[in-house]
Amino acid sequence: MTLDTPAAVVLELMTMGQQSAAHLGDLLRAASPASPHQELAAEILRCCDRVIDALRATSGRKRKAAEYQAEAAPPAAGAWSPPPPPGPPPKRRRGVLTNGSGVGFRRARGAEAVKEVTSGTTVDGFIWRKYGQKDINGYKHPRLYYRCAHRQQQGCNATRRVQRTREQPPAYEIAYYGEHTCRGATAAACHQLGLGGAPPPGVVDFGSNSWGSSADASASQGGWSSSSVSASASPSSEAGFDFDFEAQTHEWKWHDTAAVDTKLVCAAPCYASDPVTEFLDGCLGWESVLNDPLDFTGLHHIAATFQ
DNA sequence: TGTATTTGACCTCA
DNA sequence: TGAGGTCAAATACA
Repeated sequence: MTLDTPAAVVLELMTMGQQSAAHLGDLLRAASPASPHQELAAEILRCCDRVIDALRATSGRKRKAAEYQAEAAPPAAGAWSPPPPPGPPPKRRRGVLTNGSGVGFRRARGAEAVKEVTSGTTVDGFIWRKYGQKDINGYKHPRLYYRCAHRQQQGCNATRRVQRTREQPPAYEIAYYGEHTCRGATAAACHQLGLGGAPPPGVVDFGSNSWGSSADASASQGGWSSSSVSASASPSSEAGFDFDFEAQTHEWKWHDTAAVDTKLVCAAPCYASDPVTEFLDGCLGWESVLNDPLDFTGLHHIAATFQ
């Protein structure tokens, strides 16, 4: 396996971690045969095993269309390129849209909207389904169009428009159209107001700010600020897990964005100044994982294995 | 195989 | 007429 994908990099690092954990177990055994810390090392080893298994299981997945498109991009000047494979037939539309024809609802441009600006996240407690994306003049990032996921079952007509600003740290202009008439509206509203008594998100704390420094480095590539880098397993529906890095606290926070209950994925003591920690410190080259911080496909699969 | 997402095409409005 | 908004076929994934 090559290291040209994030999953491959994670697999490589987890293998290193597995070896390191085994080594740690040996050290602990040698230092103190009856040490309860051995169980901790064994637990780390088990976690690594599960992650590696999960990653290997994902290696046979189909590739995204975007990856095919990337490959189909014109090669560098002078480079030979094979004849293009037969592409898919051009897309065609079945019906013709007219306003008020019943085919679809089209809101008037500049219609009444509740606008809100959030920093670093677009999560608002509702479950949204993405139905469109558009490049907008004057904006570096495309505008995303969402409608309530309960539109079909409950006829909820709420929609929202998400536009990432050019600000650093990243902020999102979110315009809401229509009101939620679905049953989840009340609970979500409470969630928004912090009234639901939701527990704090689980924390993935690697005890090192190497994530942060790497996020900084990668931010320039992907346009993300170091203050908050987020990748969702289901970024459009937002009914999944967010994996957020908070530069202020140097923590990666992994939380279920759809359900109120959150689960602790993994937590480890950090910044301890004992030989074990010193051993662990520097064993894992996590920096390279963040060469592409926005593609955590493999990591999210790993998360699923811990549920 | 069903469901969600992506993305090019098409429609409306300013 | 172009920009913005939406549709729906193609595609990805569980």
